[in-house]
Amino acid sequence: MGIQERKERERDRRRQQIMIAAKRVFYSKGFAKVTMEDIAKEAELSPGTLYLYFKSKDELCASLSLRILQYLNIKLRHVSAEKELDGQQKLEGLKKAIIDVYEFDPLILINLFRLQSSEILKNLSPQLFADIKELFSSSLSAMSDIFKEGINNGVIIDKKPEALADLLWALFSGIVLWGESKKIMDNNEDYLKQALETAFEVFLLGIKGENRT
Amino acid sequence: MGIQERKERERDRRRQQIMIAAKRVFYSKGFAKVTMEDIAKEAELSPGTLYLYFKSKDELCASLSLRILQYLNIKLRHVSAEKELDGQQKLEGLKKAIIDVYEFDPLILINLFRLQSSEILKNLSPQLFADIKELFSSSLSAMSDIFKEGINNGVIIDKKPEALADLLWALFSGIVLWGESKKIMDNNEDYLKQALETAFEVFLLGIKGENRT
Amino acid sequence: MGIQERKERERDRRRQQIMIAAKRVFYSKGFAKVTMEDIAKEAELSPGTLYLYFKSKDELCASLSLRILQYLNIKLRHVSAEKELDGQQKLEGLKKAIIDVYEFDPLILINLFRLQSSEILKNLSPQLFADIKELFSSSLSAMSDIFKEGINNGVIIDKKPEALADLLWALFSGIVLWGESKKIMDNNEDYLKQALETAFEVFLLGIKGENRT
Amino acid sequence: MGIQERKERERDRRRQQIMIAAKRVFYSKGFAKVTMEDIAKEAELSPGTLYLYFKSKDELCASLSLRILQYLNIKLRHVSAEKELDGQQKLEGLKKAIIDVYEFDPLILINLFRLQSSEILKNLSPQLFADIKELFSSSLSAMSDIFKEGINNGVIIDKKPEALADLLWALFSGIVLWGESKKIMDNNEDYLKQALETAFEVFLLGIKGENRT
DNA sequence: TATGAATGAGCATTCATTCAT
DNA sequence: CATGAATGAATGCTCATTCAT
Repeated sequence: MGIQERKERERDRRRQQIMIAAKRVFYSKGFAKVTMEDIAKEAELSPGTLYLYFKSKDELCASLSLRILQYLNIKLRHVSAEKELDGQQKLEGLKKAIIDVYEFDPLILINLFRLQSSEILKNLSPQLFADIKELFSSSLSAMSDIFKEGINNGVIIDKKPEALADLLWALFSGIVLWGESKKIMDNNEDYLKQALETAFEVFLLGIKGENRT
Repeated sequence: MGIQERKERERDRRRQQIMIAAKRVFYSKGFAKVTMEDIAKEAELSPGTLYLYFKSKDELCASLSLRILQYLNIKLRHVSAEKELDGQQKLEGLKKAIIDVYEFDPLILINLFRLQSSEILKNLSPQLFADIKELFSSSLSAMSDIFKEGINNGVIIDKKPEALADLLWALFSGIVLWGESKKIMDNNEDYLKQALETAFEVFLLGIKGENRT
Repeated sequence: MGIQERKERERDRRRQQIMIAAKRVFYSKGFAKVTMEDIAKEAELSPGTLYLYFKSKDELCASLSLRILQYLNIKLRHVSAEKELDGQQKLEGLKKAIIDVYEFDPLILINLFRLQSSEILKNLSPQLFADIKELFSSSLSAMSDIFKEGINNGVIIDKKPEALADLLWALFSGIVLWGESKKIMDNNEDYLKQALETAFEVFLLGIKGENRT
Repeated sequence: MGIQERKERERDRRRQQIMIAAKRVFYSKGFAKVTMEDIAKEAELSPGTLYLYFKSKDELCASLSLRILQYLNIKLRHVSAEKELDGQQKLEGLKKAIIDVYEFDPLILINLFRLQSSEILKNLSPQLFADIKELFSSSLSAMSDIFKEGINNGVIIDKKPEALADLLWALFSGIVLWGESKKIMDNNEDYLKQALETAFEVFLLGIKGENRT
């Protein structure tokens, strides 16, 4: 391992540390109220140091989203690439992957859903913006592939697979955000798990055309 | 009409004026960057006056959401109450109502979707919070009623109608927010209309069980 | 006096107050180290209030320069317009005007000399920049007029009067700034008065051509 | 050459390198915005290293001025010591020396002029402060000597030669700084060369008393 | 009721300087 | 000597909110 590479690795480790600290603070204070100083304190660093690793507060926050997108992407690519699974099983795998991602880090996922439709996105550094876009694109395309296979097998209806992927992602984000509402408005913490199940079930029924079992 | 009532009416008129001004500013500057002074200027009022009609900036913004929720609620109740329509037609009416609401005021709707899952909601005045909750509840229940009728008629699958209502709402918000992403990330302004169509189609297929046509 | 006008006057009074406070702080802490908070405290206002009257710190500081430029301009225009004086007397008046300006407020004058050649100038609001430019232009042109008259009378050498005006201004600023050096390097507080005298004397001799007395 | 001396020489070479890098950065970014990191990068050194050679940023900047002062001093001493020249010719030499210095490095000269009247000067290390003072003193005294000779020869008026030296220096700095103004305010890049000529001409006329040619 | 000047806590960001390696 | 990551104090500026008139 070259010295260059080691440094890069060390740098990445630091970035992770900071992001982990940031997450902790977000969990304890809520996204809106967190200051860079809070994060710095939690990370046992000085505010200035944060800026050695992230261009701005927005970039730091967006980087959290990037991480979960990476996780999502890996999961989806994995399902999509699995040779052993038939169409039906892949749809199951898709569902599992998505629920996995939610369980991996709900708060950050919510943050991602908020970020994806916000002005902030536009003002990120071109690099980070491109990375996020690429991961979205790649993840959606992994989903598309799964649907495409289903369509080819006649398991699911003959829709544009890209549209189905978009739809599933929208459904996922909608359920998760609406789950937040339920927590806030109805003090209902249990909504989400069941709702995701139902959502997938209906979604799958909806796309299965004649071939439902 | 008593003098009391007249005053109350006048007061409401003012509130409307302010909200309309606020909307204009939101459309021209984007939600994030609007200040109370911007709104005051647009409404040709002083900042202080805004606080005579709204407790805080958050309350003002939330009141915008309230308005669109009222609109949604009226539309849904109307569909639900329509005696002449059969189950299938009501589902159509439901779809139309929802698209109507989107077209009525997309930006405010997005704002509502953001608000519904945000910390802000908790910190509104109990009255406003209760109003919003009530309107959500009422709207969702109107949807439920439609689904219930469908279930009773055997048109749609035997799921809890409340769950289906939640699901539809989540789907709706997810699509709209993901549409925003498409605008930002792909410069795709046309996504939404088609996507809403597809979404409903799949949703309806999904809930129709054996009785699909 | 209309209500509009009264307000404008009140506003101006405030601006003056703030500038006066700023000057006091500059005198007590030196230009470099003054913060907006210092000025606010001295003016018994809050930092935010300062920004109601000045766009930025730079604009506040530049406004101080503007004031002394206005003073200079009035003095010079006055000398230039004085019908009773002959060429020789006007040159005397010019000298007096300039020394007057120095004595009116040395520190702010130094600030002006620093500002005039600094990057800051470029980044002021177009309005303020234009005002400063205009006052410089007007002042220099008043000097030019005096020299022109002298040239026409044959009192002084046939040089471009604009060049002579520039030269005098440069000489003035140079002497004042070098006077600051003397204070700092030689603890010599008395340099300036005598130096200005000598400077003018030599300058006048230099421009008088054959007609020296 | 002792080992001690060699080290000292090596050290000096480094300091030169850094100063040259600093100048480059100043030229490309403007004085105000340059950071120590900029300079370090340009010098291909680390920020820490800069502090091995210069006590502080201010000292580094002041050292640039020192360099140009040294250059000035050499030029002036040379003119002053030249046995072959008569009074008139030395005045010419003086003019040439000064223009030379300007052309050698305009930006750094401006920096010197700014430094000479600033608070920064006071806070330099006693050594550097003394060096700068000494060079000023020596340069001014070289000028004085030239004027003294002129006075003795009756070529120029019977003024204190020190006063004339101060005057010339002030004139020089004033012209250069006012030239900066012209650039900024009038986009006039050509002012300076002609202005320096005029300035010297008038100055020489002014000091030549009866003996003008 | 309406005003709008004043508030002042709050915050992201910078950068000269240090020090452990 | 050289490094460069880390520091953290410092500061300009914002803006929701208040309150005397």
